[in-house]
Amino acid sequence: MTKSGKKPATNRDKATAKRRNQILEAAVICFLERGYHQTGVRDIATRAGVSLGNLYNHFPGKHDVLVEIAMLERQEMEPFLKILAAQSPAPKVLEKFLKAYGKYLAAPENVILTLEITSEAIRQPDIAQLFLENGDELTNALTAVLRRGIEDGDLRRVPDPEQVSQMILDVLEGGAYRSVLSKVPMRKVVGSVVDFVQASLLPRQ
Amino acid sequence: MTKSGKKPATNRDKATAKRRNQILEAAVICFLERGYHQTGVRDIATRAGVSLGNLYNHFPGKHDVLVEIAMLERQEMEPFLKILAAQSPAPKVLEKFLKAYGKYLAAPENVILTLEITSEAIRQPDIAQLFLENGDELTNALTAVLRRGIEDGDLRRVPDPEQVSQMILDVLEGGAYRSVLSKVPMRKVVGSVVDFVQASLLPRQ
DNA sequence: ATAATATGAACGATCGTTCGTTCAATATAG
DNA sequence: CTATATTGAACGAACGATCGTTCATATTAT
Repeated sequence: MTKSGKKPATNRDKATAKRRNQILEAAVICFLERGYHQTGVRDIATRAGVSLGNLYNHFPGKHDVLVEIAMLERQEMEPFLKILAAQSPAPKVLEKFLKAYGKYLAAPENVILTLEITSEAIRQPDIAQLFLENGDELTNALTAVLRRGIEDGDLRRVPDPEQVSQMILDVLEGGAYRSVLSKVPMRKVVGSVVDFVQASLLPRQ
Repeated sequence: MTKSGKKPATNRDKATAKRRNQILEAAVICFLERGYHQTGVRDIATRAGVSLGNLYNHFPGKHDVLVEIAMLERQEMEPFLKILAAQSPAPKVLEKFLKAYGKYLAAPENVILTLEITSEAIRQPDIAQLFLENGDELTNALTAVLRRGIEDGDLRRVPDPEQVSQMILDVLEGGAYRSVLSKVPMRKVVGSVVDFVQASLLPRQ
């Protein structure tokens, strides 16, 4: 039940929903290719196979398209939340997560879209809030894993597990960005991150 | 001798150089306040106290202003290169660097300007090159410190010191960005980074 | 006198948005 | 079931604003 109760779900509604998705997908492609500010509303409409005027029947404005995309980004995190929810030993979970999220970030479009949202977040409070909420979801799940690992004696007792979670994400995402610009393969980055993080967190024998 | 040999350095030349700097400084402020694409050339000219047309006597176009700013960013790294060049024990140098660079990144304008350049770098090759060159300077100096520390037995023998350097910078810069958006003080971030990095790099006793 | 610097009007392009209109799908009345 | 009313999707021209850049012209230092 994703829709609220009273929904006849007529044919027209389905077509409308489809159009909305077409527009959103087109916007993602445009923002990736040219960036948010360089992309015109006409570009989005053309790519979506929709008239300029009609786009405004589906979205109040260009800004709202970006907001919706930022919201959709959140759903992409679900697989990783699932990984982090597993009850295997914390170090195992951690390594699995790093590799999975690293693989996701190996696709440049995921990195670039995030960066686009990131840089809009600085001056647009509503996007900043979405951005922080999205990040918190991952951070909290990761923090929970760290705390559990510490309790079980599988991980070093770090002073501030939440900060550590943030740093782990930063190091992965930062590496992903560099692998887009330079020619360092993401595979190599992930390997280094795993080593670096494990060295920092595994208890000293 | 930053200028090429034959320079009478007349009054007019000094005034011209001054105007150029005024324009650059105004541009920095504008880019910080509104972002590169949101900033109009008129905004820059007005802020600099210069006519619109005259700005084009000093710079070929808007893009070149950003390029020049990106080049100036490089100079800002000099103090940190100096710290990294010290011959004290590597762990000491590393900690001093982390705190100094962290302090620099505690100023939001440094973070935001870097992010602005970062996100332009994705689609503008000349800026990407500058960006990578700037980063490499810091990375190489940091890598040298790590290698020395490993040789001296002061640091763990990491598989890839260059990757580690990148990660250290990523974790600091990532934390700086978050401290701009949310209300985590940079002081706290730096503390966590120092602990995290040291735990990863100091040899196990 | 010459060449550099400064000015702001003007240019064409493009921006995000609004508008009036058409038209097919849906809801309602008979 | 048929006829009518209502809705909202779809369109593209048009709007005013602003964009980066150029230009003719005036001023100024050398």
